[in-house]
Amino acid sequence: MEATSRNDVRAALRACRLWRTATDDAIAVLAASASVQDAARGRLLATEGEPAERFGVVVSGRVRVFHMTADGRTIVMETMEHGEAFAAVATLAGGRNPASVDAATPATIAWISGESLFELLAAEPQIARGLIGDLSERLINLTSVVQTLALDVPGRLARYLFQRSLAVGEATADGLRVSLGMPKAELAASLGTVPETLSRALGRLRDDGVLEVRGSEVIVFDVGALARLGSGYGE
Amino acid sequence: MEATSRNDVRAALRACRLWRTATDDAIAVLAASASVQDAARGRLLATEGEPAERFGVVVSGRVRVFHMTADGRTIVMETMEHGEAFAAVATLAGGRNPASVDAATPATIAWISGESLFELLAAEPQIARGLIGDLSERLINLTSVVQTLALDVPGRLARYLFQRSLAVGEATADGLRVSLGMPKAELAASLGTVPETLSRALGRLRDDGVLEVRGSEVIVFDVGALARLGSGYGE
DNA sequence: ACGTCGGCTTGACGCGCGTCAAGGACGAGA
DNA sequence: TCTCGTCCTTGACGCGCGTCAAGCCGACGT
Repeated sequence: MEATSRNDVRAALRACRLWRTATDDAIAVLAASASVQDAARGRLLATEGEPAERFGVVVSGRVRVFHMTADGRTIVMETMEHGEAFAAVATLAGGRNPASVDAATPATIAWISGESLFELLAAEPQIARGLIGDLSERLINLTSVVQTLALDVPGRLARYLFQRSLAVGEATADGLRVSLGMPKAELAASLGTVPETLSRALGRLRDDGVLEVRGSEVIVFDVGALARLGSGYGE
Repeated sequence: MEATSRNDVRAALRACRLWRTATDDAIAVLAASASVQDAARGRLLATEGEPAERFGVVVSGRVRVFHMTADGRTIVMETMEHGEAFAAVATLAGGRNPASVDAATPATIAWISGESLFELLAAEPQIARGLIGDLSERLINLTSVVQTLALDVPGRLARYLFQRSLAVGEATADGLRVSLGMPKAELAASLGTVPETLSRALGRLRDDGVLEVRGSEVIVFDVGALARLGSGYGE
């Protein structure tokens, strides 16, 4: 990982949708108050149940917001990249973290105190609307996580692949080339399952002629089938 | 159900946490702009996927925010009572409803257009903070729904009973008397399962000496056991 | 009292998926 | 080239829970 400058931090804060409409001056103040942390892969950044006095903005890398069940499995609720904030909700509500956060890749985090955010809100009230919009979207996303959990594993996989086809799919002579975006073991965890089951689900989609697996990417032949399976109207 | 007056509507809006700090005048304006609907039990109030131009505040009765899976099961994400708003998030974000809403009991709803809310926000910017706090709390609640879905059915049941013991439990000579709060079939749906499985789960808690079932209420002998099972550290 | 109807319970069964265990496949290092 | 080590795959098995199909019980109406 390369060294992280104050500029990178400012860029990340500028990109953050929470205060979309804040002035550059206000961002500079926020950046000055931030404390920066470099975290290795797997490093725990926030712990479920702890009081949240500050929140993080991802400067680089990727972090996972997750819940760990008693038997050690993890459910990934969100993943955050450059310019996205985590643990902000609990900080805003003045409560405890409802979930844990760790680094999915080596990551750099800018920590902002709840106080700083409220000062920003007082100084520039117009940002409230952006904040409200962002929270609303997060709520909608989480709703879709709940719905996803109602699907079986092939359904969840199809939903993921479908969304990813739209986002990063590349048309080729064979079909739509889509990278999985992470190691299969990690993908399995994101889908709330284990590598063995993911492997079988991929195998089944292959046998059904929907796609072909090539290492860490897949060639999708039938996007419609993915959409159907992923919306719960499969078979 | 008794007739609903404009006063009831105003009282419900006053109780709504979205605009906790709004002035009474502003509430009156909002109430005047609201359209009131009486809904029979089971009446669909909002449909997943539809654009949300307005949102509802519950004046009386109880509504369920839920997702229906392709095979017809429902997952209940939230239930709302007097003074609580639904479909507000999608309206604020200018998007589509992420879930459906129906009346769990006969209910009276005050519908507010997104426009009215934004006018209120413009007129009284101080309410933004309350709105942000409310959205944050909703986000936290929904996080706990996700966690709950990771539990098995006895765990979800125990979690529900534990929370309800704290909320409405009444100490008696035998133990803590707790009403289930709804018919068992409805409770089963709320827990994301079916009556048969709920029945078995209750039977198992009974056999383990944790509680005793009496019609639509239970006598809890061992609250600690409920807490343990409901937090995922059961057995 | 007697039907009967809706809500609840119980048993039998099948399917999905998590677990355990045993192989591949592939790259890194000597 | 051989040997690890890591990641992925495959098979066998058990458990939880949804489904189907009977019963059971209390609440009604006439």
